[in-house]
Amino acid sequence: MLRLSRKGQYGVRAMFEIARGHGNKPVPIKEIAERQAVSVAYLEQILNKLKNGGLIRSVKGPGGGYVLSKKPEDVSISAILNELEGPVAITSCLDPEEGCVRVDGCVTYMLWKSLGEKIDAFLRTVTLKNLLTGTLFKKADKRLKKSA
Amino acid sequence: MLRLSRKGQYGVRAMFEIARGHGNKPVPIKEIAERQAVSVAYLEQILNKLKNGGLIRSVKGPGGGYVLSKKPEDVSISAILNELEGPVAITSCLDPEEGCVRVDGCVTYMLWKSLGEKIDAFLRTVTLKNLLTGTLFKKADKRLKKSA
DNA sequence: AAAATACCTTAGTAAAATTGTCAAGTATTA
DNA sequence: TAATACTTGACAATTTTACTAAGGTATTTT
Ligand code: FES
Ligand code: FES
Repeated sequence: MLRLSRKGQYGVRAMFEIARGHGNKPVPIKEIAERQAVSVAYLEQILNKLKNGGLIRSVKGPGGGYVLSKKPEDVSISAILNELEGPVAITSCLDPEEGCVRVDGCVTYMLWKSLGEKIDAFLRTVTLKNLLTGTLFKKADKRLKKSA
Repeated sequence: MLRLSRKGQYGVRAMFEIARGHGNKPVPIKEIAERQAVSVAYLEQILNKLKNGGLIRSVKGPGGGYVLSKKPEDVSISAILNELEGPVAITSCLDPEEGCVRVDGCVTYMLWKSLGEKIDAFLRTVTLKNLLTGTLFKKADKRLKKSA
């Protein structure tokens, strides 16, 4: 349960590819598509949303492609998914665009609200930099000595 | 994003209703349906799964209904959703029944795995008892003095 | 025994969401 | 001006969701 759509998954992986090229040439969509095994046509939709959200910029013409708007360490997974699929909303009641009439008296409202906040808090701590370096948990990694 | 299906939501709310009657008479499905505004026919499917999962027992005939198999404090939200929709699996790669061939070399595998674990860890800490008493966070509540 | 209560199970289905494809652009550079 | 590369909107296939319907089984009360 609680699946993330492919669009969201592709979006994160595409952002990873663009982050890889950060500081170098723009990354053309064709390259992203090949490396991540996603169709160019579908990626176009996804990158378009991310562009409109201000996370990436595009450079047209030969030698063009996509570039990060910010440094990899300043782009969180939360920001990416937020742009592609809106904010975390476990139930429609928690969705700003839908809402719920009987919030009061609902026994589960706080439950889903809390869960959503936990999820987003986690996703805000993970950035493209973490994906690039493979260090998902900085602190945890430092603390590890021999693990198990 | 990351929506929980209505089935899951109804399941939790139904379990709440059954938990309310814990220690008293069995709770008939009709009563659950009315209190939570869900059709009897749909609830039947849901409660059936929960029964097969061993979370509740059923009593047939007049005066019958559904009863919790365990005490409310021993039934976690995780257990309920697990029965209805399987384990948390942010992506198909994390789903035991599907899996993924290219786990190695995938930059996001650990990300989704970690997120899933965080989510389930939280859902395991919340029980029907918490919903009944309205104390979602025991520790947090105790620490609170005046809050903000 | 018969009637009433209440759970049990499977099948089917309409609507919505997902996951794309396709086509016809626009902008930039070599 | 030819080639590269992004832009946009429409649309179609598939899958999932969220149910409804119908008939059956088990238990108790009268
Ligand atoms: S029904 Fe909307 S908050 Fe629970
Ligand atoms: S593609 Fe399966 S783990 Fe990333």
